[in-house]
Amino acid sequence: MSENYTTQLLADFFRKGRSRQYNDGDLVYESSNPNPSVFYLESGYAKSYMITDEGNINVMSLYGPNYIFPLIPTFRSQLGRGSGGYHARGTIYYETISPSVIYSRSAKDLFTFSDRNHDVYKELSISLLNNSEIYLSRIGAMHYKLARDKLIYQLLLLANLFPSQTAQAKSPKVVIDIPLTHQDIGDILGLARETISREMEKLKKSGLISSDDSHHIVITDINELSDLLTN
Amino acid sequence: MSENYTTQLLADFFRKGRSRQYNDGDLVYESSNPNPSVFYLESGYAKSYMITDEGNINVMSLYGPNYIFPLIPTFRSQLGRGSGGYHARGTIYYETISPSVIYSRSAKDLFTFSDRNHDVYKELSISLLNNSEIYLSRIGAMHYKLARDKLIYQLLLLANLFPSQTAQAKSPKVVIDIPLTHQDIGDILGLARETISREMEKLKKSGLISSDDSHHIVITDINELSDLLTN
DNA sequence: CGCTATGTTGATTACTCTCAAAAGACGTGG
DNA sequence: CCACGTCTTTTGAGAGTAATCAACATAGCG
Repeated sequence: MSENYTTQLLADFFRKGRSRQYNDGDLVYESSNPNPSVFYLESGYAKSYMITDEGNINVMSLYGPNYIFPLIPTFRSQLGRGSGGYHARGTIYYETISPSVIYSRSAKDLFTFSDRNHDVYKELSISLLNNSEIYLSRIGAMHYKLARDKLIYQLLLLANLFPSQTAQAKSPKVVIDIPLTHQDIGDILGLARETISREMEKLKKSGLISSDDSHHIVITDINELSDLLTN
Repeated sequence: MSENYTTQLLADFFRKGRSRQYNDGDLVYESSNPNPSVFYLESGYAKSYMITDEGNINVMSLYGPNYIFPLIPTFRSQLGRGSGGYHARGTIYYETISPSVIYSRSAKDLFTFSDRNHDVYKELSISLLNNSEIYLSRIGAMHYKLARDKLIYQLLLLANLFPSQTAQAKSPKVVIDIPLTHQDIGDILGLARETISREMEKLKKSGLISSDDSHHIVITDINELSDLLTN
């Protein structure tokens, strides 16, 4: 875990583009924008979400340092029409959830760049592959019946994707670096905010998780937490 | 919808490989196999699934004609280590759900082939992209609270992905070609078999769906069904 | 120093799961 | 052609869990 994407060419490409500093909660992009752009998250965290017809928020993906977004619409516009699997209605919003530095380029520039260098294409595929794996992971949460298990599964996933850099290797203690509210976690798992609050409280009382001074979720022993799922 | 993947080179590559006829319910491959292979579904339908620690079945993906599987492990082995997002424990099984004709090649042959021809690489990316969109679609089901809405959402997805070829264009009536049992649908959505049975019965009584003579789900009016979700 | 976002807690409601039993569909072999 | 076993679907009743509604506490921010 915490391996970097091997996407150096892409990073260099984006760093030649426009950079902007964002605050927590800023809107970076929305899919209804007529000028398709691509973004590179230099530092910080972001989320993408849709608003459902009932007014609920459906968090689709999370992004951390070195992530590129949006990937699927960008690929789709370059590679042509697809299988029709993507049943999206409405706008997708991309929003920071911490102070962030983000580079942006036009989608067109990215295509021109990757046409000139096939290795860029490979790096884009790696990003897409990572994206796919994250989606597939999230589907796993669906198959747990109890809110408790869905939450534990999600915490393990977050510990895998966004561990704090300060953690020592092989330590069973993991600090989750991405700052998520109970509302966010509920919007990821399709559970109510109050349910997240209650289940987190139970996990805290069991000593499985805690909070550090800056509101990060701390997993006391990742193996112990993982064992809860397998039993 | 029902557009073909633009993956002609891959189709030709696989058709030079070994072909086999499978019956309904045959195991095609399992991820614990030490000789990584790749499969091309010439005709028929298949599913991939894991068995959870509680003994539940977690259906991960569905495959129809012209689909290639497994994609993520294949890409991963070619592109290198990833982001750690894929939280898979245990074996993934690939199993037919109808009589099928499937071509197979070794993963190694596929890599050699795609190294010689960069357009193959592009076709693989298209397949991976389609895969991603299907996963993303499935995450959408998670955010509906009621079993009824999850089921309707899934039916709309299936109608989009696997419509019967005999349907006329622009007709609101859609026949879902992939043969799924109530158990399968439950395993996709994380719902109990009995729940699927009950909710399907209600939809039938409302006249929204029916069955044809060969056990295919028939959506009477796809717009009407879709409207049920948006209200 | 208020305002808004976030987190906590309790009571009630409503839904799905589970368990159970049985009927229907289908293919196989006698 | 019928008997049989297996798989699938149907239906009912009871138990348990999460959603909702509501009220309040707390924190962060301008």
